[in-house]
Amino acid sequence: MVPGSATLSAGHRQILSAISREGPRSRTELAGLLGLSKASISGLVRDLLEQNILCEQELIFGIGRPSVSLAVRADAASFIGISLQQDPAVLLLTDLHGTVHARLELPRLSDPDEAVESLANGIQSLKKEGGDAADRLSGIGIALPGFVSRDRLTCITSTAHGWKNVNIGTALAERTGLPTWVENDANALILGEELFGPLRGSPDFSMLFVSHGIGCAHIVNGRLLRGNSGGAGEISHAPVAIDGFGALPCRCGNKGCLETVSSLLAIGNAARRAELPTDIAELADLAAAGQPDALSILHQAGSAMGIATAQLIQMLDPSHVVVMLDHTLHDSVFGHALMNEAESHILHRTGVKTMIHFRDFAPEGFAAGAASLAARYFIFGPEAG
Amino acid sequence: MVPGSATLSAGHRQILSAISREGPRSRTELAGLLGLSKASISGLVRDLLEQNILCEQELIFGIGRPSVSLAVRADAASFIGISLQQDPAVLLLTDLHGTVHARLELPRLSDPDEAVESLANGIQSLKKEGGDAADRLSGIGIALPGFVSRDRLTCITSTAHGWKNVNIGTALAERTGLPTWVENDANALILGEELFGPLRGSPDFSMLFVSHGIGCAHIVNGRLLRGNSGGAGEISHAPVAIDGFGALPCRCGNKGCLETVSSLLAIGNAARRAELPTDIAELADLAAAGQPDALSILHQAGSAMGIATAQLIQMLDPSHVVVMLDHTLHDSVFGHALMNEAESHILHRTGVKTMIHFRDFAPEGFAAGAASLAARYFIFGPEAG
DNA sequence: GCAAGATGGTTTACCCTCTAAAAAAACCAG
DNA sequence: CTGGTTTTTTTAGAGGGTAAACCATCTTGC
Repeated sequence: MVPGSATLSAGHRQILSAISREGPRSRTELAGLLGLSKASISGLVRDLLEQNILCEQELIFGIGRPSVSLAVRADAASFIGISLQQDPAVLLLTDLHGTVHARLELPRLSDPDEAVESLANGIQSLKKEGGDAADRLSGIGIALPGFVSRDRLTCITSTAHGWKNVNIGTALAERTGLPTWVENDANALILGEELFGPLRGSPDFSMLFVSHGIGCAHIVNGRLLRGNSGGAGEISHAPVAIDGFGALPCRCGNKGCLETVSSLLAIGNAARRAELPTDIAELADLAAAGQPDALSILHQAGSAMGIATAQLIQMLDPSHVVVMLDHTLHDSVFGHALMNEAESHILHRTGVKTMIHFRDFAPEGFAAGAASLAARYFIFGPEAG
Repeated sequence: MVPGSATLSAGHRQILSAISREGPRSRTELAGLLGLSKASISGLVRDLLEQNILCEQELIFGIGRPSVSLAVRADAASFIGISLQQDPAVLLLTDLHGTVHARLELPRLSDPDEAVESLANGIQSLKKEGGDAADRLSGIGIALPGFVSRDRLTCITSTAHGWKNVNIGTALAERTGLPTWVENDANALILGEELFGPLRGSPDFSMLFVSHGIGCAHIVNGRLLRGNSGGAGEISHAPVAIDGFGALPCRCGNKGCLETVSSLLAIGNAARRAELPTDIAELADLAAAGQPDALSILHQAGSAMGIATAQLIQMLDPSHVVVMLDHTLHDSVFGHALMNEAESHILHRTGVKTMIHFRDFAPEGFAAGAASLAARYFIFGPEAG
């Protein structure tokens, strides 16, 4: 059997995904976990070992014969992840564990043809830089702000790029010869977290990020929540301007939307109106030093995020909400207001509590998530979520 | 093979659920639909015909040999559905198509033992009344307001009943000898809709109802959204008191929750404060006649529902939202305010629109949903979602 | 009316996957 | 070393699936 042409059966994929979720397991453990017989596991594992997808790791000594723990080989496949979430674009080369082996930044181009050309060249550089790690390059993922078609090839709309119905997936696949998946930035982020991040395997959690705009995505029943038309997760236009906030008009035509208060763009605009620096770190410093306008702007922004988070928690009951924020905002009035407002608007039940975590905002997260799209296909096959 | 002891394989259930979803189909259509060979379908269908679960319905004439459409036999099984959503409790006897064959009302008792006894006796009466339709009684479903354990047997908390950790499922199952499932009222309602209602098979929709309290549930990716701790769908405490509304204190400790404005209880309270009749029909009549306070109360209640609906639509992107309302409210200021407010807070995209439907509020819906819990088990087997 | 063509359903032979049970392997304890 | 224990492999067989040929039953065109 040719190593690259992995024709994996459903049984193989069950094992692969179980180990990739739960970490290294022995054959017998897998049998119990998957409800298959030891005989089946044995045969399936043999195939996966032959194909260099799994490896026998260490012996675990107990009472009888020691069990050998089986792990997914990191070098079984590698992937390219591209984030077009911000300018510059970030390209990563990752392995099957999600580890990054090479990194590249490129200017984010608006013209689709030029963008494809630039990305394809970037991928070539990554392959060189990655060396051995790029051996079994198996796919490309692209994360971008905007809506993506159901087949995950075409960007339907992206205001950031000015794109409408740009089939960048097929274009890049043809240019590079590698299967390519396109995904909304927030969706890519949470899918990466679900496959490789600390919350890997959690069936119900949400992620939010505060950037130029505000993004959000949900894992529900263990799967990405897309909604009827792929628009699930949109939280930017949640009505949050409650009593005491001035409701600003939004580009969507309404007033009091979340993104008119809490996005970095909105915060910058408010700072400019108050004749304060628009840089978020400087603003956070001023707030920490007690500057009243800075405090007010960030408090308002954080509170609005808190209300939206509370709405989210009430409606979806996730186990965790991860909020990706510029690190200067974590331990600031923004972060505290977010936490307080969220806490106070959640109906508490005994023994049940959604954890809200802050995490640093970094463009790498989107690129890693994009890479995980291709990894997901490698692991789960055509029926990947 | 004993007809009652249906030991159905995954293949059998695939066929059963496909027909139950999509309506009557021929063998060849099923083969295409399920991706199985005609040979497999033929064998599986034979078993189901022998067990009197399917029947050959009509010949459909085309160019070649006519196809025989296969339908699920309504009398293949029957189910009891119990709604404890309101007082009185409603009990229904339904068949496998969701058709009601007998109906009974009972006082809703607070004492768990008495409630089980009363329900068990009620089920006996239903069986007599149902006659032939009760022949293959296969299970019981119970819908109640409150939280239900993960195994769907125990009511964890229900303020309406004053219950805490009442294992009514096991109790009724032991008393009647029939498998029993317990479910939150809103969840039962939407599961019934998903299996038997007009939106049957839709993978992404939500239902809301306005009763004494406000309930909500979501179908997402074709499955019920339960959340991490079974609390998904809670919308009663969504923060909706935006500028211009007075934010009333809520029993949950916050202010401005949806249920402080839009529930029938809240509407009644507001009416009493305004020295108006608390009956919802009378209030709607007064509003229709132009009484200012009645107009204001219902407008505010409807607007708040509209905002909550908009939050829901933005976050989940459902294809439909069904709002169950007292019929006097549909074409009233309440209904219009709901629609307007929802419309105005949704970010519109071209070609994409969530349909909002009103439907009559009736306790039968909850009982039918409860019955569908047992039907779901019959059709989908132990892995029923 | 009757062959030709088209389509639906069934039968047959076979393959693949999974299972149960026995056997083999690998370790610990005395 | 021997017996006990647990993991893994081997082996024989059952179950569920398929492809392909076959049969059944209609419409259509002459």
